[in-house]
Amino acid sequence: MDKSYSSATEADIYRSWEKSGAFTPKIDKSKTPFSIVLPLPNASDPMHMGHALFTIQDILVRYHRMLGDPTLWLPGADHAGIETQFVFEKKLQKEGKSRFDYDRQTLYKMIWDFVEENRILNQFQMKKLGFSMDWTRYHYSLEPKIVDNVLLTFKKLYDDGLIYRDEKIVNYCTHCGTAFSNLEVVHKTVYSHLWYIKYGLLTVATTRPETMLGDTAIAVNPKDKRYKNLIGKKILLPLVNREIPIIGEESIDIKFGTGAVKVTPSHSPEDYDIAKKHNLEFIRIFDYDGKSNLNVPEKYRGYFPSQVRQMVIDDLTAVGLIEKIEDYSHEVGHCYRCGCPLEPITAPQWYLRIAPLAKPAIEAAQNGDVKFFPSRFKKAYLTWMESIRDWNISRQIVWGPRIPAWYCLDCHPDIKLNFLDKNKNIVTGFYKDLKDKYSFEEIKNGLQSLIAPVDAKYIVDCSSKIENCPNCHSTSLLQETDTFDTWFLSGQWPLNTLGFNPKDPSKSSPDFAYFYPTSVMDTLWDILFFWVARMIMFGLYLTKEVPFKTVHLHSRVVDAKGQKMSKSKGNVIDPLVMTEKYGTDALRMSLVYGIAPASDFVVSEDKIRAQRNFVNKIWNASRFVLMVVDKFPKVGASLAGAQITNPDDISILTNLNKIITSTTSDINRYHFGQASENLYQFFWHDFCDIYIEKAKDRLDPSKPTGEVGEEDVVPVLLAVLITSLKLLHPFIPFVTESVYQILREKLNLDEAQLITASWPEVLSF
RNA sequence: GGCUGUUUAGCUCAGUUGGUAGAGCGCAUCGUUUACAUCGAUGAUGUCGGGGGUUCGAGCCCCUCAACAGCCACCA
Repeated sequence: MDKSYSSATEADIYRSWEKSGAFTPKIDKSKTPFSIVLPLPNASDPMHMGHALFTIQDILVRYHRMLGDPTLWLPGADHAGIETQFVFEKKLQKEGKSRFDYDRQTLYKMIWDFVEENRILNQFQMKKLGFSMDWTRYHYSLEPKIVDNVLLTFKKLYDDGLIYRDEKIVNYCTHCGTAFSNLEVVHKTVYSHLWYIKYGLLTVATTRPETMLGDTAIAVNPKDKRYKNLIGKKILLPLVNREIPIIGEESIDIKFGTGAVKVTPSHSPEDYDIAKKHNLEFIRIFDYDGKSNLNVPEKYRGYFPSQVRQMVIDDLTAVGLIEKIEDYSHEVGHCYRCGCPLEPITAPQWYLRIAPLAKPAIEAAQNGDVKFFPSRFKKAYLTWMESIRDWNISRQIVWGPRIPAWYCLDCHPDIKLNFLDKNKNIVTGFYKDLKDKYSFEEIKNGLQSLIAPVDAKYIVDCSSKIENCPNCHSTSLLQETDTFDTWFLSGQWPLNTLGFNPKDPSKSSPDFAYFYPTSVMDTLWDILFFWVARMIMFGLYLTKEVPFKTVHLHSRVVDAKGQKMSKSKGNVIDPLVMTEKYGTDALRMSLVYGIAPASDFVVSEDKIRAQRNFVNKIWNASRFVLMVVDKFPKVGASLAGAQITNPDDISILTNLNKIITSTTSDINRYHFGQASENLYQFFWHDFCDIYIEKAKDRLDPSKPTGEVGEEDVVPVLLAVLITSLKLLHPFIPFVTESVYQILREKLNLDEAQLITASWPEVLSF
């Protein structure tokens, strides 16, 4: 053995595990399985420290495998719709291109190829980190079977009356060109102003003067004595000269501003509700590209909101209608992806009626069918779930499965189309205006997007085999160009990767019957609502069972300043670089050692180095033990026959039993930080510093007072070492397996590999 | 606005049935013809955020204040 541990053998060890079939469980109905579905990494995302924290799952998996449970850890990758398209568009931008230069099929193919390279790399990287995943069961979110199932789920939801289209106010990013769900909105404090604008009979206060071009009413509280007698009257909207009514609305805060609110139904969520209630007119001014292309006086047409704002303020000032301007800060929704302010806008979108799915998901948490660790996340989950609103599942991007709904162009000539003609020029317009000029094929082949009126009829068809409109028999059918929110797909991940059969659940695969519900879902809390909650809802909806019995939320890696690591901040520590430098075991140990559950923690090179030293300590203690074994070849290796009377032996074996008990219970309770810290202390301090140092004297005949105690010492050394290796294996699999193989060869040990060896039980001596 | 965390040695942080304060890194002194300098021995530094309470006893339970962080949220 070399003087210090080298991680160069890691790849060989991993290969031998994989080859031995240790990662692939055998279904044994007499045993209770243990299963974890990996929180699928984004296929476009290179490995970062967050992924390295899958170590937690590997610890659980390796522990259960050693307990003898049929253990499955199912790996996969997610196409990650918006995330990936955003990354790809940035790449396009660098090349001087944009998404508008391609029809959707071409764009899709380009993104596919872009992702594929990294997706393969991710698998290699996860192997580098020692993760004992069952690669024979690997899945990718865009593989046909997974997508088929997702479409069938959509169909079932539709048949159950839970899917609808509606043209509500949505969170729309004009930069990314898509709507988002509420969860994807990032609220930021914006320091702005409150403009007081004279509207004839009264003055309104607003943070968004530019939207006045789309005002269709003024609302006051009917209890407001100042304005009570104005309700029902009309005023002339400045700059636009449109007559709009003054209405009474109880939700208006009398104390805020002037107590009078301009109502812009198409560009403000609150105003939208008011307008629905009072049957007001909806006038959109901003189009999906963010510009004021619609329904505004000619001079304001074609500008972004900030530009329109300045023009409006200037013009109002010129005619003396700005009464005053106050400083004001408020929360404004921003795009979580690109950071731009979102434009509230009315747009037709696909919604999932969520209340019927949320109800059982709430009950499952309340009655303990699904448990949360740490338990405080149960409250967060319930709070969110209890105030959940319908989920906008449609995204106006190409990267992802399209919603399987088909429109008939001949029934709906007012469908708006964007496509590239055969000369690659962008054409935009209503079908009725284009159909004489372009063939259906040309439109279909060059299609970028379509927008169907909210009341358009559609046919839901998962097989994509539909050819004729059932109404008019036209063959000019186009599929919805909206794609699914990624989480709609990944929300069904545990089901679909395990072989759930949505057409006939009783015909689901043996894997599904055996491993579902899975044992633990381990992830970071930042996707508790995005993903964990959705999986619970889908799982219960489709199978009446929770997808996992326990949700374990792990810690978050931050940099030395406590900030989340991100490429843009330039503060990332690349786990694979650390692996190269200090070995995988050192990295893994540093990610769990002494860390409290679900806390933020700093990973630094110092810490990794410290754990590298620990790994080396194990290596060298093993060298010492082997040296002793060589020196006393006649001494039996088994503890079974030895008489334990020496206080040093009794002491170390007592401590060993304690550490067996505590490690087992700590892993069972997800106290990985505690478990690893105790093991570290036991091995380094109790075993190396105390026991081995004393053993040296006991084995040295030249010491005048020393007794030669090899009959006891050798078996104890071996028992403690081998047991420690087993206990440490889930945390630091490579060095432990490496040492074990050397010991096995020398001592003819029964168990072929540590990865499948039995978990230690308390010794009697 | 609602909710949740955090505050312990110079730094980063452990510390769940309440019982004489811990680790890693760093620091100081010494040691080592060896399993390991990726080492060993010894040592220093803490009114466990402030205040109050419960208790024989509180870092740990309760109340309160403060600072910091995060999550959720359609109020102009």
